[in-house]
Amino acid sequence: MKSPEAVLSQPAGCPSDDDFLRLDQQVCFPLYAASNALTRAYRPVLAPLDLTYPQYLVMLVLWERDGLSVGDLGQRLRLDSGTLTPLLKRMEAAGLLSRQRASDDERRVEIHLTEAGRTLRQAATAVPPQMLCAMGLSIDELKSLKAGLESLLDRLDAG
Amino acid sequence: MKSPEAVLSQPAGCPSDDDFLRLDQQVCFPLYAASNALTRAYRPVLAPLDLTYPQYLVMLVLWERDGLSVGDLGQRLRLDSGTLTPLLKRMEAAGLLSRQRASDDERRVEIHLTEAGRTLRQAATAVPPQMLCAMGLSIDELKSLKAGLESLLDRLDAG
DNA sequence: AAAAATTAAATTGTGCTCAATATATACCTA
DNA sequence: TAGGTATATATTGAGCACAATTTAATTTTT
Repeated sequence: MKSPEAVLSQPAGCPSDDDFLRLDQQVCFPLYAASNALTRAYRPVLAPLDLTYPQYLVMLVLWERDGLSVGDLGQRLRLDSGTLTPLLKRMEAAGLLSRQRASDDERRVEIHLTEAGRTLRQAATAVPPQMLCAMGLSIDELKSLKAGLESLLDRLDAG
Repeated sequence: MKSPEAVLSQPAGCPSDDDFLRLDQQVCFPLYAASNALTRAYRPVLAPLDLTYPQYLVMLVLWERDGLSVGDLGQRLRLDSGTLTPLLKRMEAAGLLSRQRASDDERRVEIHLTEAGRTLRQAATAVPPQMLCAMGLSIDELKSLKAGLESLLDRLDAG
């Protein structure tokens, strides 16, 4: 019986289990390596903003809609409170946002941008063009990659 | 001038900078989120082997060729010694491999599988089929995704 | 051969990710 | 309304990723 992954490069062969374990047959490894490489590539681009990549993602969400709770952010970014709580505390210490318990439900913590946080948006408009340049993919490649990743993400989350 | 990323979903529009900063316009976010989701999905599958995903990647490389140095592994997996040294120490403590200075060049540390490390390979053959099932993508989707990611990885590393 | 430059790992410090657990508030039901 | 359940966030502990630095061995230069 064939492994779908092995079939990728040996459509006519009859791969053994050995093939499934080869690094260059993996789909997951380039995903892992590309994600690491992407975070590395963002670092110098985000350095002028004093943001890490996860922090930048939080800002993207808050620039779209301010006042979300920790849970709302986690749902959007697929991160849990164990990740977000300390991350948001660092961003609060950096003066980008405030964390305060919601008055109508004391369990929730609402995140609001500070003036500095809102202002940072202007500088951030320089980020996507720089990253697109660093990635150097065509529009078609980007579209296809984005679609494939979103499809994968959906199914992994479902399982 | 248009941002390629914005064009992805607004081919006929004239997107402003605002569009580039929308989370759902990003190619990088689904990559980041999918990578996190993938590591999560590997966790229960690798639990019987007592391996984390990065440790599993090290084993994949060593099963292909034993006796590589820390630097060789780093080049293959695109990880530096700051990541690999403690990771390999944990794997050594778990009895999967040995770390010893090369006799011909005392700067190098060579990694050799133990008998237990070699034996684990048999159990690992169950992993790729399980993950393919969890990912639930078609062969075409996998091929396209793999190609796109490797292309991206190449260009990010080049820059 | 001695000094300088290069290379390979290890170390240090910061931040991220997550499972498991704890804590506190809100809701619900008897 | 008292007790139980569910929900939201925080905490804890383990492991990963990486920049910057350190240490030690090799190679190159003078």
